[in-house]
Amino acid sequence: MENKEIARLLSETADLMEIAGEDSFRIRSYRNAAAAIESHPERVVDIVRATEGKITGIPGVGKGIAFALVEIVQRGSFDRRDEMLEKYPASALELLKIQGLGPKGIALLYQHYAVRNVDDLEKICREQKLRSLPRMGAKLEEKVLRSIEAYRKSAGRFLLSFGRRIADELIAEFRQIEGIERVEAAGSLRRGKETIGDLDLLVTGPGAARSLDHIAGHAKAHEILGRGANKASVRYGLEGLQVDVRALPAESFGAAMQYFTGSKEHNVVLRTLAVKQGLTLNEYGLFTLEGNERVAGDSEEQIYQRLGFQWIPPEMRENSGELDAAAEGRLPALIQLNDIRGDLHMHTTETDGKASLREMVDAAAAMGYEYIAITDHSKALAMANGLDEARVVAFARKVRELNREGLPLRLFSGLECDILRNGDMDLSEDALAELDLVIGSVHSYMNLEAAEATDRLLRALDSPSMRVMGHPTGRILLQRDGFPFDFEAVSSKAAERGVWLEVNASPERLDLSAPLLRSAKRKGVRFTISTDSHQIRHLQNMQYGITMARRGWLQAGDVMNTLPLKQFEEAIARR
DNA sequence: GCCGTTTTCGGCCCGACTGTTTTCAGTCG
Repeated sequence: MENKEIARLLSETADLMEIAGEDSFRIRSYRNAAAAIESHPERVVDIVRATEGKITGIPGVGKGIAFALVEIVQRGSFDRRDEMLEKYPASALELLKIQGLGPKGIALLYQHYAVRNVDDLEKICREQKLRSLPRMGAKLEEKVLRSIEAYRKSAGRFLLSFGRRIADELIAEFRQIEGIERVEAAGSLRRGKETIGDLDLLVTGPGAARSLDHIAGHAKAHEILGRGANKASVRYGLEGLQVDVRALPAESFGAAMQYFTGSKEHNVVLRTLAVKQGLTLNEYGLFTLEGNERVAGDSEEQIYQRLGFQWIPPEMRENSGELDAAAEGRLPALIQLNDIRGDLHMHTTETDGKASLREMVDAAAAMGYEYIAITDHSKALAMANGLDEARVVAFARKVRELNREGLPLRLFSGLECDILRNGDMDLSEDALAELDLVIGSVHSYMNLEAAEATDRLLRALDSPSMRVMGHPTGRILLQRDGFPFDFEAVSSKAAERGVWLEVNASPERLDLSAPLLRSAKRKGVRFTISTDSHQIRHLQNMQYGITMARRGWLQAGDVMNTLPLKQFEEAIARR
């Protein structure tokens, strides 16, 4: 059993204990231990089997949890978990994902109406029975029904970063197999969609069929959905991501990549255009309609070229104008990861980050960046210990000193300043003026009516200090949509005021989306791509921001943190 | 349940908001 699975047993038990109304500090201990185990480099199973007692060396693991771990290793569960599962069904865990309901509400619903899962909950709400319970009313019923809808919509989808991780893991394994020449991910992962439904892996080479055996017999393949001569399909890992592996002859690799990368809409149009030219396109190649002669298929480039197009980057293949552009030879040269010279949004232990300022600086320097901005939270985010005016002024002074003393890169003093409900900045303009770079972000009152939210953002754009609007729509992928506002109006004013819109590269946000990026770009908006890192490894998320920018057709020239240091300094000094 | 120690017991993050209530519990971030 891997650490991740053990962590999951512990944290699910914590969830059930919460529903059971147990001591919150005890519950937190289980959660802490789960988090520590998940990120622990050594396998817990090995530690337990080797020398007992050493397991308490993991921070957060004391006597009690060590005992549970021994039980887990021996029999796959532990006493307290079994006890909890006698009280509440495992299906109650999904109810915690419904917004507006917490552990107390779930316990109440279980006692009164035997609500065990989301279907039961929906029924109770539709029958207007929820409102009969203490402290629950009609508004909550509506909220819960909306939330159930959102939950169902996102069910079965996964974050791009998750898909990438699984793909990398499997591709590395396949490369070890004798006789496999090429293995690549296609589908929505290759297009860089912010969430994916399944994972398509294409394999060629004389031993390609062995990849099918490998995936079908994989320890993490919990269910075989299909297994033929050329394709195997499994449910993979605890999360149940569907993985399709296709073994192909080398000569159709290009055609298969094209076909399975999609999007469906892009391919439909492409095939229609092929037919008009007397050709037919399928996953094996491009053929003449008369005589069925194969004219392309080894590579995607061949296929697009033969049909009269430039090769189209996968991120653009959404049938949203890319085919016309490619036919006319005017595809933009999309931004690439190595165009980025700095990261402009990150947090430290000063607020809710996990690494110190110096650790962030060193990690960013190791990535080859020329500059970064540290942008901790402002005081409205009290739970994050946000900075007040005095701390901001002190921070700006400290950064000036550090730069004078010498750093491996240029450090900018920044702030992710909350935009308050009325559109005011959380801190005084005097304090903000001390900083090099102020990001304005919304973290509260996300449920305003569109008109009020629009006014709020328009007003924020009047701030003389705000230079970047952070994660503009506030969306959290698979959890909540962005808050509603008039994006046209806000992006127009951002362009006019010289405020840059952030492409937040955090895999849970990826905010802005491609359509909004394209719309804003047309208005003349400039952008930044930043990771919003809360720990060092988050700095690696820049790639996802780049992917989103590419999906939004952005070029290096649209993105301010591609500028060399000197020009970037001039840009932030200018208004 | 863990941790640290002022070493065996007390502290562990908590403020704001919502919908419900009629003074506040539950949820969220």
